Amino acid sequence: MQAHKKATKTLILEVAERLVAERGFESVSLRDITNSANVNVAAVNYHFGSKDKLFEAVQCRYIEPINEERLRMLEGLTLDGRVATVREILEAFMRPFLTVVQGSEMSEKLFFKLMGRCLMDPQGGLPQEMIPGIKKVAETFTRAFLEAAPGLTTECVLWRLHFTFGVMAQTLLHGDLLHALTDGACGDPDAEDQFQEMIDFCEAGFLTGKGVGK
Amino acid sequence: MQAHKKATKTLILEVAERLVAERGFESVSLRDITNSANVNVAAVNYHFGSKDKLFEAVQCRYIEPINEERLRMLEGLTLDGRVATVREILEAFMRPFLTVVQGSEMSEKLFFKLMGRCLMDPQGGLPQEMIPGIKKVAETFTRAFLEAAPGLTTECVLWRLHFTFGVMAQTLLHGDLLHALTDGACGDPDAEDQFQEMIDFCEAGFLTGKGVGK
DNA sequence: GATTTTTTCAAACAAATGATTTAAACAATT
DNA sequence: AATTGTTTAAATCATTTGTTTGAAAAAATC
Repeated sequence: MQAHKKATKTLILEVAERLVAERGFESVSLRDITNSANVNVAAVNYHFGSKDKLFEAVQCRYIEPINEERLRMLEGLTLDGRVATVREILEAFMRPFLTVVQGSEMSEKLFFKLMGRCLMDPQGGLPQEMIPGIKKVAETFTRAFLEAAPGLTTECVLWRLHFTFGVMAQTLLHGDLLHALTDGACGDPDAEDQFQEMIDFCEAGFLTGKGVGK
Repeated sequence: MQAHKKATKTLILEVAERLVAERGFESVSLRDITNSANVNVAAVNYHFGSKDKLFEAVQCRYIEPINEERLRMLEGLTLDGRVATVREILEAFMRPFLTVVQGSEMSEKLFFKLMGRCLMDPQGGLPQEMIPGIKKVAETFTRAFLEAAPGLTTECVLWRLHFTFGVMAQTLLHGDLLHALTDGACGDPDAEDQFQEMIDFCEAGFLTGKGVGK
């Protein structure tokens, strides 16, 4: 492996990420990837074992660090037994997408699209490898929300977490749509602004009705 | 066309709807459909012209009536020059899914999944035929929201409509997930309850911050 | 009842798919 | 330099894909 030529394995992975972000898992073939990467078809099976395993790698590469960062942020909020606010928990749930994209070599737009695909299109069910992490996140955040909004039932929190998930997936996947559809009338806000808008929206949704004081 | 045997064309359409709802557009092949419908492969091209045209028909069949019903409901709210509330507009935006499914022969769960796919996976971009209707809905509802919440900027309304869209798509597509994931702990609420929860959530999101009085 | 039109069907088409094989090229180690 | 292990490459495999063909069957029309 020299400096001027990327290792074939990571080259394949990166091209696969880009194509999946642009077209979705089901629409990308092995040849799409290998042609675009100037690499032999057999290389995928050599380095990853199969197409499915390659796609599992694509799904895990960023989602797992994001889930870890989510738990880390949430833990930081409740260090000294303090009870986190709904807004802080939402922040811990969403910001890791921003944190992790900055550590990657992908453009924000492509990265978000890829993440949206992973959340909405999980190729043939989630990879087994990811399931424990996801369960951990779901449980931990549900508990945190219950403490932050003690007026809410578990069922209600689950539904609102579900809705929050929808807001997030839609924004990741189609965040560029508003700019395009409105011919630019709806500006091209940076990711940080988008996240604040999302958090505003979801926080209000979480704190409404059902005897929740504020 | 007899009573006991459905016309081949509508049979194909219905089977396609079911399979697409279950697996998504990209994962359904012509043979999946024709085998499941006990119909010859050539029948699809004979009746619909091509696979893409069949999928366009699947997308249009319910989405167009839903969009019409949306506009009808919204019009009903502002008949005598009255200004509709945010909640009423959200109701007009979402309820048509319930209205239209009841006029169809599909089960609610399958219908909602299919609608979710149409909203999130639009097969190769939206069918040209649908675009004017969609633009009309987007414009009309944006204007209505602006009147209902005069403190909000157009850009802000667009973002929140965008988020609402995400909540809706997620709930349509994965509304059964909570029941399954929580081993039934999170009950199996009827569609009406789910819609009320969605509307609660999105109404709060719409009415927050930015100088909106209530 | 004969004739036309519409619909069905089996068969085949070319193209694309994921996977595998076998040999060559390359790198690392001795 | 010879040997080892690793990586690449072209060719081929068996399936599956959407589509087309041409003849038989069914239905509609005269």
